[in-house]
Amino acid sequence: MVRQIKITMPDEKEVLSPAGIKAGEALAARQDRVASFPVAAKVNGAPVDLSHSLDGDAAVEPIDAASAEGLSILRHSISHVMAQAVQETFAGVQVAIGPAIEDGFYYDFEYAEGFTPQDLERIESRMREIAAADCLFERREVSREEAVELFRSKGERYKVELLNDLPADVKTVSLYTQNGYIDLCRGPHCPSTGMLRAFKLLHVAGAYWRGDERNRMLQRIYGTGFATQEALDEHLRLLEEAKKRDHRRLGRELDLFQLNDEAGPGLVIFHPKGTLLRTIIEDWERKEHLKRGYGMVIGPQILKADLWKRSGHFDHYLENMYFTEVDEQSYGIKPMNCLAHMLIYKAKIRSYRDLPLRYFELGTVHRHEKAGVLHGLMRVRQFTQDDAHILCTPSQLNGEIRAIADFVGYAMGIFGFEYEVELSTRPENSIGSDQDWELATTALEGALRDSGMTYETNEGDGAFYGPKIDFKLKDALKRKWQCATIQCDFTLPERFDLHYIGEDGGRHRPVMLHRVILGAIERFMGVLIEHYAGAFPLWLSPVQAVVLTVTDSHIPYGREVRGRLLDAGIRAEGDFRNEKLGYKIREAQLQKTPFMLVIGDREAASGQVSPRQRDGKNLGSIGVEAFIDLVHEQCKQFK
RNA sequence: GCCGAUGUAGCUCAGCCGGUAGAGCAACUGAUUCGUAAUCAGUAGGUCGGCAGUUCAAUCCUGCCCAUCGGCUCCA
Repeated sequence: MVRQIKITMPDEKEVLSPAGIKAGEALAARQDRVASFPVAAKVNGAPVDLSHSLDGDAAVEPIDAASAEGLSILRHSISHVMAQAVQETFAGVQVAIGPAIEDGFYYDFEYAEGFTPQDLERIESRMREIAAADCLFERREVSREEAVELFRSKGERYKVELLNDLPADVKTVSLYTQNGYIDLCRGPHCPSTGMLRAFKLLHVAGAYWRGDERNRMLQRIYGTGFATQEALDEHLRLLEEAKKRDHRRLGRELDLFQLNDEAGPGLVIFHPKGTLLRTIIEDWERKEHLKRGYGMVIGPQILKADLWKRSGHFDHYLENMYFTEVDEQSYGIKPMNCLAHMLIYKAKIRSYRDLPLRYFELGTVHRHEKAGVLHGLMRVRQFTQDDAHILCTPSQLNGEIRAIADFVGYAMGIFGFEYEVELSTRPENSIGSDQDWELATTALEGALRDSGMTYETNEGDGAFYGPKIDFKLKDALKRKWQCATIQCDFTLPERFDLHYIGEDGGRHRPVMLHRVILGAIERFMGVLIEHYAGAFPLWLSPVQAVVLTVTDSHIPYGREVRGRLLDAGIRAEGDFRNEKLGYKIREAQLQKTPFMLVIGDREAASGQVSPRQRDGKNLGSIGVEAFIDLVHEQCKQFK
């Protein structure tokens, strides 16, 4: 008589089954409750193959292919099939690792020749054959010695290295075999290759073995996969959509900025409209900082090299800095704004009553970023930070950090971004004592806790002078960007011997916070362009309204209207060309201008305008003053 | 910096096997004077990323360099 076990189904109902039943069979017994397309199962919360045998009482639930977990399993299975296809198609390829990632998967290979886009097609068609053959993914557990022997015999030294680096207490590992192809893998996998219906290889790239640039560079193939062809098509459509929002493309189409070979890589040239957009953001920032008790300051672009030696930049930031010589003196072009701010603090004796002191600078910095990392406005070599340094007593630290976090929240709300928070701790190459790092890290953590924020911790990811809180904003396409950051620093006040006279009449060391809200204005603009797809909200839009004449006879009135708008502080243009109205509207629409003001016989006679909104909505004929009020009203909260 | 790909008119892109280049849009000129996403006609526009090399001849083949794109590493 077979032993019976109790299985708890997803709907909480319990059923009795013979021991040894497979998870997939148990779920199939209750078809009505089973997801349409399970790729794996969870047994007591742990993901397992559908072929996993149940030996004791267990709670079982399906993992649907379309769920986040299911997709990840599906993609991982696809990556195995890709590895097989690659090794069958090309001789002399060794496999490294091939995980599922956020939007797909990759597999790293050692292949001296490298893969071409044509190779991807060959690989993909072989993958389709393997998928069509509907081969089982079979799990087998072996001792790690046995696994090492297996992969050594196949010449797979990356797999051998991975096995050798497993913790000592790991005695057995699992292998998955499909279609005769064996790979080291924790699993789970979907039951068979027939489930891999919708996938596509996207591109090849180099990637360092284990992400370390001292290691050999491998060939990485990226791909993606979905439960259905429709979902894959939708994903590919979104990729196309993202391309249309690319800030580099929109920057050109909307005439905002250029990056020019002749000027140099990573150097942005702002055109009038881009400059206007930037100025609007900067004006908003100045106002918000003044409201919050910051003092505006401006430091020099170059400072003597000796000062950079004192700050530690010379020893820890040299490869990112530019230097120049003036009158036989070496000067460093500033990569950060803190130095001048230190000197401002030192300009007189400070009392505890003066603190906190908050110095704000829209500071332009130069950093020698590696050539391969430059990217539009997002990664440049000269950029302007909305930078501030706050000098305060240790007891003020918590309140200051929380106030900055509030500021960040306010700013993100204004621009409509969600964000995540990360705490980064001491890196390897750093300055300062253990005690200071401990204090600084505790201060950041404490403030995060006190403001009730949820955050993740990145060990070893801090700046060389202190730990930091990073705010990663999420744009309309759910991509994450690092903008705001708060860094806590005990070291620079020490190195510059800053002090204040305390209540006790003695000298004390202040603490410093480095922080940015939008980060680099250039990057923030790039994110904004993509977030809004170039259709900026009215208050940000470089051109808020364009006056469109129907025929030449309306030009005099058109000029008058434009003049009145300019007088009222509205950023207005006129399109008085000899073109048909439809043509001008199309052009204004492509420029994403918020309001198009149509001027024809009716408007000229009545002294009105007919605004058409960017969304196509027509507001009818209204007086010019009424339109001015409308614009002012819509921008009011940002003034 | 590393791996791979790409670079033709302002933009998007053609250009076969080596015989010095073409389209659409934009620009300019003219006609047209028009009511909510493209009026018609004409004109002009190119060191084929740069420098070498091979060749009778190079946009095309080779090498080096520059820049860009996709990644890796790094980062605001």
